[in-house]
Amino acid sequence: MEHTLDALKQKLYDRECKLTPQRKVIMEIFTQNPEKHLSAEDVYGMVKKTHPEIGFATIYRTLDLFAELGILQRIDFGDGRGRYEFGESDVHHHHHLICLKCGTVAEFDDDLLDGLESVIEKRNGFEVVDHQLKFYGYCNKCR
Amino acid sequence: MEHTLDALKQKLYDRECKLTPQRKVIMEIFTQNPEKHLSAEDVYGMVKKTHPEIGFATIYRTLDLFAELGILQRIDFGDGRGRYEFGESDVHHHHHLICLKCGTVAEFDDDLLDGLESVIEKRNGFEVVDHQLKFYGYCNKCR
DNA sequence: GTATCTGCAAACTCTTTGCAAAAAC
DNA sequence: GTTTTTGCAAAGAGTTTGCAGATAC
Repeated sequence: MEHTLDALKQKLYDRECKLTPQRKVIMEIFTQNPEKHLSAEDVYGMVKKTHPEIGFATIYRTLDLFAELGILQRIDFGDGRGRYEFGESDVHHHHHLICLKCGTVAEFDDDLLDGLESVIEKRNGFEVVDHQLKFYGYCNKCR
Repeated sequence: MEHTLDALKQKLYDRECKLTPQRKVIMEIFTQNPEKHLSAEDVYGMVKKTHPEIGFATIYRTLDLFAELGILQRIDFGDGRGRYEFGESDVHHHHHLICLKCGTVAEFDDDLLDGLESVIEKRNGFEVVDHQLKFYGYCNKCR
């Protein structure tokens, strides 16, 4: 499951959706910033440099669509705005280290929770589809 | 660290804050619903039964204050509204099982992550203060 | 008595929606 | 050509803020 324009095109085609320049540009933003967790406003600001006529509504609709297509994943850091990154939820899990002072978000890889999911299914009768793990604290610079 | 009116009174006193009827009522709401994850609107609805004159602003300000006092903990389930529960973040951790269909939130206890925190401190130079773990999926009734 | 707190309404932020014009296929 | 998509502006949800009057201590 690669994050390329071709993959996007295919997924759009499967859904009878169209590949518009706006969608292309937004896709490029994410391929060029694979490590970041971009809010709608972040994307808007970046897109506007090359496509000043683009509207906020398009950003929101596109992020929403990409999330449904499984290309992006919506994350919520509790700061009141949604953020998006490439969605590889079923491939490997990375979690987030959120600095309470400067707000930067680092990543942390771990497979530890995969075992936990089956425990939960048995113990609680809850079928786990996804999980999110966030650590709050102070990063290298701020501690 | 008990969740009693006396504890509240003491914490308010330490901060030179006053114990008003509104704050008392909101505290009672949480002691009477220790298992729930209440939004501002939830609290507003419950408070209004006995104190119809209370305003939304007071709810928000009180929840905010209680969170600062360490009495409540704000949680974000990604549904666009903040939720609150008693904060026992440094005592024991419970995590949340969020049903994608009916929206109910169940709890799940585990200490597994405590070991992980020290790994993160060493590996990433990140000082962990708190963590939140959420599992998304389908509950008993909805699966 | 004085500083804090409340209730109200207005403002603010993030996000969604309705609609006519524009563009992809 | 037809259906989807866009841009705009207006509406919507949740939350915050300013202020004058009320209240805890």
